[in-house]
Amino acid sequence: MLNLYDTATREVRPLALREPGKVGIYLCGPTVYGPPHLGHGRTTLVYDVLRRYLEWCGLEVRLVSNITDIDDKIINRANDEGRPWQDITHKCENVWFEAMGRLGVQRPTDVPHATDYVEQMVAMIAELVARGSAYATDDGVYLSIAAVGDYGLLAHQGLDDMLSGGGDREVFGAGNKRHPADFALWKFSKPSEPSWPSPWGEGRPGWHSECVVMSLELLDDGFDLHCGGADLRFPHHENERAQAVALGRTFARHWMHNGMVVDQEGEKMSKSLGNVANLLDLLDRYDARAYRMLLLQTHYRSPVRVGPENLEAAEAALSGLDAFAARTSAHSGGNSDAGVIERFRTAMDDDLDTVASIALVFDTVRAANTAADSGEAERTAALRAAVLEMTGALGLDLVEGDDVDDETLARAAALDAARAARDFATADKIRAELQAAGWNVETTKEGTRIRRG
RNA sequence: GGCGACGUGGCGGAAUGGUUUACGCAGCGGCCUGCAAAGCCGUUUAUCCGAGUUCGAUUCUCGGCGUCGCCUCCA
Repeated sequence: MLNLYDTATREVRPLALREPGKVGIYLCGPTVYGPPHLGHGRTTLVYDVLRRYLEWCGLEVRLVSNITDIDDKIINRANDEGRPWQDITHKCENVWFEAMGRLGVQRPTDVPHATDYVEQMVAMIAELVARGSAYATDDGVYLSIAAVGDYGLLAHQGLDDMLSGGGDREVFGAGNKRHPADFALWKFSKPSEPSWPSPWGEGRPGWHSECVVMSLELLDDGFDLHCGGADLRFPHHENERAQAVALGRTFARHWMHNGMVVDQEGEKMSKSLGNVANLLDLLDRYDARAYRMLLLQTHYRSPVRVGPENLEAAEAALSGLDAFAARTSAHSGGNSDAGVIERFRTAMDDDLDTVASIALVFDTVRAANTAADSGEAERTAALRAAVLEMTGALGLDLVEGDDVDDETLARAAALDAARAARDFATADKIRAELQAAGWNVETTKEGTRIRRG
C-alpha cells in the first residue's frame, strides 16, 4: 500500500482509500492565460507518475484536473491585447495539452472547465450565504473564515502570525471585509468584463470555487487525494478546503504537494519573479523524456534545478537505457524477476521514492547486462522484463529500435560486409558517415546496430 | 517579523549511530573490440562551522553561518 506524505498532518501515512480498489484524485490544473512553464511540467509529471504507479498496482484511478478558464489574469491579458478572452483560453488550453502530450503525460480522466460550473458555484455561494458563512459587500461576496474552525490547517500557522507578515502585499478588498483573511467567492464585474448572473449582482467567480464544486461533484465527499504545487498549499488550497468545510462537507482525505522548480541560482521559478522558462522550449531542445528522467532522480518534494547540465545528464542516462533495450531485444517476453519487482514496490510505496526506484532500474540493467554477457538467457529475459515493467510504471518509454530507413540499413549492411572482408578502412569510413548523419553505431559480432544519437 | 525545509564528492542526488557512503552524469585505468561504440570491472582529497551526548556522529541535541519556500490569487 502506498504511503504518502500528507501536508495536513505533516507525516508519511498510508493513503487510506475511501473505497477499496478505487482512487479519486483532484489535481489543480492550469489557469489558461499563458504558455506552460517548467513548473507546470513538473507538477503534471509528478502526478502522471503517481497515477501510472497506482494503475500499475491494479487500482482504478479517477484523476480530475481542472482548466480554470475565467480569472482576472485572463481578463487583463484580453484587455491588454484587445481580443476576446475566449481566444486566449482556447489557445492556451490547446498549447497546454500539446505540451502534456509531448511530455508523455496522460490526459486526466476528467478535465472540467470552470466556466461550465458557474451556476453550481453560484448555488454553492448561495448556500454559504444562507448558512451565514459568507456575506456580500459592495464589491463581491466573501467567505467568513470565522465559519471555519480549523482555518490554517494547511498553512500550519496561526492567523495572527500569517497576517502580521507578508509585508508589502496588497489585500484584495481589504476595506470591505469583516476579517482581513476573508476571501472573495464572487467578484462583481465592470461593464466590459465577462460576467454571469447571481443573486448579488453580475460577476465572476472568486477564489477557486470551481475546484470545490467540481471536485465534490465529480469525486464526491471525502475523496482520496488532493494535490498540486507546493505554492498552492496556502492560500489556494486552504481556501478551497475552507469553502467545503463551511458547507459542512468532507473534503480531501489526504493532501499532496510537489516541490518547486528553481533556477540556476536556486530561486523558485515564478511568474511573479519573471524567471519562468517555457516548457515548449525545453521540449524543443531535449529528448522529451529527459525532464521526466530528471524528475525521477529527484524526490517529488525537493526543489529541482532544471538546467542544461541536468537535462543533458538525463539524456545520457536515457541513452544507456535505450542501448540496453536494443541490445537485449532478442530476450523479450517472459516474466519479470519477482525480487526486483518487490523491491520496486517497496520503494514506490515509501512516499513515491522514485529516486530509489530509478536507482533500482539502473542496478537491474547492470545485472541484466552481466547476465547477457555470460549467456544466461533466462535470467537476462527476467531482468529485462523487470526493467521494462518498472520504466513502464514510471512512464518512461525505452526505444528498442528506431525506424531506420532503407538506405541507412544498406549502409549498415555494407559496413558489415567490409568488416567481414577485413576491409577496415572502408568499414571505418562508412561508420563515420553514419555517425555524422546522427546515428549511434554499435558494431557487434551479431552485426551492426543503429540507434538515434 | 512568523512558520517550515535544507546545507553530502567535479556535477545532480540518496542513505545511515560504527564493516565497502546508493544511483545517474563527467573523468581516469583495465577487460572486451581490427579500432571504436555498447557492455563489464576498478577508480577519483564528499557529509557547512563550533560545542555537546556517545566507546563511536555525516546521522541525535544546542548554537552559529548560509540557502530556499510559504505568510491573499504564482504549478
